[in-house]
Amino acid sequence: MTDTETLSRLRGVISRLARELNATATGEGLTPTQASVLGLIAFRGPLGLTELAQLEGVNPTMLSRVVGRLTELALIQRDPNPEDLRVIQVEATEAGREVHERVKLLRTEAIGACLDELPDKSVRQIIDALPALEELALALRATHS
Amino acid sequence: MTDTETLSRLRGVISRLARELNATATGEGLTPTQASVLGLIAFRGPLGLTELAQLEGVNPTMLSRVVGRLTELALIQRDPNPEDLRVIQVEATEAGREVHERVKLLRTEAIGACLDELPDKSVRQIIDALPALEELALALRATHS
DNA sequence: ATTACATTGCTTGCCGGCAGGCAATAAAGG
DNA sequence: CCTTTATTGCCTGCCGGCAAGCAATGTAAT
Repeated sequence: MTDTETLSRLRGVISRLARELNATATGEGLTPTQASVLGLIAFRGPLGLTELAQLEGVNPTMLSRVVGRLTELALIQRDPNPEDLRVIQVEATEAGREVHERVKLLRTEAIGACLDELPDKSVRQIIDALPALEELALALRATHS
Repeated sequence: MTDTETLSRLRGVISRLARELNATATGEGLTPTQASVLGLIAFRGPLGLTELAQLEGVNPTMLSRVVGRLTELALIQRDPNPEDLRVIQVEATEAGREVHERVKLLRTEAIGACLDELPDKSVRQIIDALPALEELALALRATHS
């Protein structure tokens, strides 16, 4: 068991990082979740909305709206799944992939610049912890849902 | 320079973690930032609002409101600084420290339980990276402000 | 087979809460 | 004066969530 003080610091730093990162513009007029969902779709290929909501950890209602908006912008396309016409397969369009690349560059620029100013050891520690942090996100998602 | 793909994963996991963590209740009817600001005040002792806003990375306007709310609840107290009557020194009250302890327990419970289910190595990596993540948050705050 | 009912996946309207931000004000300092 | 510090009013945007609805699917009874 990890002690409460450490856990509290972990919570705090995650909140602050998220605040800082959300404050940076996405370009293309996308909101943070829109950019993030577009990224997931571009990266993981065709997906049903339910799976998508699970992966990204967003409310299904919200996801439906985000997907609607991204479709309006022609960044993704919704195709019915022939095997079950209730489910909607979403997939990034060519324009969507291009926008995603640009957004990714923009959104990683600031954080990349800051990382470069940290000592090498710190950078390495963060990179090393990345998979573990992803496991943690999955575990959190799994429990409280 | 770290590659874009890795930076993107870092961004993503931070967003998802923040979403999950923000979704867990604070108890006491506090919003996430209220709880977080109370924590900072309880931990760092008497502070002026400007320093506080810098440390926490919150908008000064927002901070003023949060402090107002916490004062209404008698969790902190505002004292004028005798050396400069413009600045307000905020400090946690006894009740504030108690509430903070309870909130801290509540808010670390979920994350602690999840950490316990991860392999020891992952937990260690996350703990080790904690100071580095805090440096990163500071660096981000410093640049884009 | 046809009808009836229940379930699942997605959408939409509506509302509420949290947070950022601009502008105006007041008070204190230099 | 001009700047700094805090507060307040007002507006905006993002996100969550309930509830209702629709279409497709599954299941069971007659």
